[in-house]
Amino acid sequence: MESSQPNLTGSLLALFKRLIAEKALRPGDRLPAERDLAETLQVSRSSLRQALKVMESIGVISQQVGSGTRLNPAAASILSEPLEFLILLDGISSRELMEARLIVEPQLAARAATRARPEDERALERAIERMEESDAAAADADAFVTSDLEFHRALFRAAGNRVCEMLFTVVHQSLEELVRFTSALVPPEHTIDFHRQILAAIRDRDPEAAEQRMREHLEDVCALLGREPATRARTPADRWSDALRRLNGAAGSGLES
Amino acid sequence: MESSQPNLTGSLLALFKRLIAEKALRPGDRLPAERDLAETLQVSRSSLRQALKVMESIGVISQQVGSGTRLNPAAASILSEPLEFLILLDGISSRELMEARLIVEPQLAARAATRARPEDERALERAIERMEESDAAAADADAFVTSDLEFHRALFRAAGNRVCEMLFTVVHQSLEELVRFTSALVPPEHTIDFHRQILAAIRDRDPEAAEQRMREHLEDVCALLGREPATRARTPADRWSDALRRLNGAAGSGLES
DNA sequence: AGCGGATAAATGGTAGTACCATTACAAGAC
DNA sequence: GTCTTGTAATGGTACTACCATTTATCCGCT
Repeated sequence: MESSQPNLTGSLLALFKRLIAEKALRPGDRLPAERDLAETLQVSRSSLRQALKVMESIGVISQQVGSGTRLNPAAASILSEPLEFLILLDGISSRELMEARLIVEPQLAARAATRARPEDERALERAIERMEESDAAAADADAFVTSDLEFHRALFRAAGNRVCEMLFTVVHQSLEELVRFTSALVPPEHTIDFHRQILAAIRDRDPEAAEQRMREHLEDVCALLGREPATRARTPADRWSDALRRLNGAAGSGLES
Repeated sequence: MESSQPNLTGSLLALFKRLIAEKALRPGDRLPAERDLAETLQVSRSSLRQALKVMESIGVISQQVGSGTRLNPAAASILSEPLEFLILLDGISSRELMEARLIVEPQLAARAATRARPEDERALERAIERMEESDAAAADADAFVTSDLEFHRALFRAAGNRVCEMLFTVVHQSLEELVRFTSALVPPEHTIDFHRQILAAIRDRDPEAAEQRMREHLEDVCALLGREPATRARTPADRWSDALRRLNGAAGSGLES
């Protein structure tokens, strides 16, 4: 769809994709310096940089001054920037994101119960233990949330489908702020208990139970969400001229924050 | 995570995201000319263009020489470019993508059976009719595949969760080539029959039946896939120096195709 | 008045240069 | 050996110039 465009930047992106697909570029590889690469490809450095910036912004490559440019290993974070734009443009609420989890994660739990390997069960166990620790420490609510999400992600891995794993890891990232908020409203033991039940069902190789426990777990959170106001509620605000004037006046807050 | 970066491009992206979130920028809006905008924001046109190119490449904006730059309405295609990179980097097979559908779409079918509005049912009906037409026409295998996917997307909408709708519309895009391939192996009536059964279950408000029919439908396709060789099997190929030498020699095929 | 074509302006696209800040690396001092 | 320091490499930003396309304007003709 974008391979036959007259856009030089688009062509460069297509080229890089081809190099990646053909394994001529592999994760960890260092790309030639921008100046060299531009000369090799017979394009200006400006155009090349535009293409590189695209890949950097979505996380395909990492650029570091003085060091160079490297191809990153695949990571779900590649999708997070675009998904953020999409969520903003569409005005999607946290509730709807939570609903998506409610649709998919019970299925993934069932699948995990069918095919979890011993290492997956260990990872789930570790996530629960870490959650208990950070609960005991009490002070570290941050670590609690982190290990909460870690449990769910470990379950994604256990389900054995990288596509769902990636897609919903991104959803989790977009929800992290929210989870941090709601987890303050639920007794930690409650959450830990749910996780334990889910893990038990997986160990018992009982897909139906795992699915059901996960559904209850998420519905629990969803219920909380129903009572809370939507998160995204900023100033409706103005349009270009106003926005830009404001940013110009307080240029610092616009670009330096 | 990327809001406090010293990268000017990153800061600009964050700025645009804020403007979108605050509705200072809305779909359809025309942005100021690059030169003006650069001056207003007190950044060079090069840096601004890098940020704009990022947004254009993922489909947030559209740029047209002579005309200007406009903000696009939200579209699932925003995720397709990044997802392609991710699939390439991770070496994800069509089979795994199909599995993801198998995990999610039955659930969405069940959900659709619960909450489909009359207009949703009409859309599903239309998709089926279009499929029957293009089957009768026989010649147009392309239209058949298109309306096949259209049915599934209409079902996403009927399920009423835009997050799943977007995510899996993208998965469909990545699979379109494959679907085109497999649909040649299955009797068209078979596919149409499955779709009809699914729609019937939705009309009956029978989530379990809808879920089950959809699962059978996708397992049907998955089974085919198991016997076929993986799609992505190009030349393992070389590394940078080689790849670039080749591209340099045949610069045309590298950048102009 | 209305239509058509030529002209000018606006706009994104590309190329090129210059300079800066940071990092990496190697040569030299201790 | 270790530390310091200087140099080169690298990405980051800014600025200019020019091109191709599109849009808008104006002029002349009918």
